[in-house]
Amino acid sequence: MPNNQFKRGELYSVINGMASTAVARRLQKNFRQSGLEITIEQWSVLYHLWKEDCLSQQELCNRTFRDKPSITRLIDNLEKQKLVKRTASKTDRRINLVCLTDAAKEMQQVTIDIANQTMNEALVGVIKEDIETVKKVFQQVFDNLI
Amino acid sequence: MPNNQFKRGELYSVINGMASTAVARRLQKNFRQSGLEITIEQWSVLYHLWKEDCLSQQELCNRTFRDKPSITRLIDNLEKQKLVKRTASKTDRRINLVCLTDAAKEMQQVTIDIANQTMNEALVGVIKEDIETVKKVFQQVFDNLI
DNA sequence: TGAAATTAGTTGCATAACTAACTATATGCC
DNA sequence: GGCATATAGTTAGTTATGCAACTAATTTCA
Repeated sequence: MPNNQFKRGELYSVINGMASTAVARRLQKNFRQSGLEITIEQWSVLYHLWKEDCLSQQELCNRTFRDKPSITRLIDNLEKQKLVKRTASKTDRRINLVCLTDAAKEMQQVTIDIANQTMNEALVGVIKEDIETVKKVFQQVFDNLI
Repeated sequence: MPNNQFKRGELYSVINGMASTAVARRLQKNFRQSGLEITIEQWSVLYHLWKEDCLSQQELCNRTFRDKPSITRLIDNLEKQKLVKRTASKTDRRINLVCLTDAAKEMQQVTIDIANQTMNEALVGVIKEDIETVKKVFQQVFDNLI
């Protein structure tokens, strides 16, 4: 078998993130077509703030799986777009609490609808059981590497 | 149910590419620890050239799922590092054939060993059957969105 | 109490992504 | 042949990522 060293090859698509990239691109496209001027990365930050507002930047790092500089700059851009506001914590002066503006709160429902619709497009022909398996495997991979 | 609009929430980790990001980071770290000075993006280009050398940039776009500017710059950097060389096609003067240097050929085995080892680390505790399911779902998602 | 270690956040640098606009070559078709 | 169209690749601008080094505030503990 001449290509023995590539026997795992199909799995490198996981490394390249081809499936998640495809989903992300489609979501970005769907946002754009609805006239929403946010990136998927910004959206993923807003997503966690909609679940729980006024998180510290560190907490956003943990929840979005990004490092601190990435969050610093995402928050910079979100602040420029008036979607969030940094507020100094009263109990710990090192901490910035990142809070949603009214404009961001208004975006919640429509963007989540678009995200759900995008996931539906992505998952056509995929049975629920297999989705559960993917979630399980992802969690295991995540736990193995973190 | 107050959080109804988030019912699909767990799946947004697919959009965020958390699992593939974790694998990619680990692979990058393993490369670095072996003294290999390449990025995973560069590696993914080399990977396709090891399978078939002297591909056009457009073909590399298709196989690595990147757009043309991304490939232009990846090839720029790989050329600076003397790992590939652009060669004009003799039959179509628009086309650059991207060919491996000897230095790149020598990197094949060790980097693929590291990638396989990284996948093994990532997949500890995951059964073969579930891996097949993930591959199947990814392929379906990909086909749905491309 | 006060020095050392930890934690939160920022900045600088290199690489990479997407979009849009561009050049150059090739192909199709009248 | 020659114009319209398509294809291959590059460039410019904005956003994002990872790492390392940095400041400022807090906690630990001798």
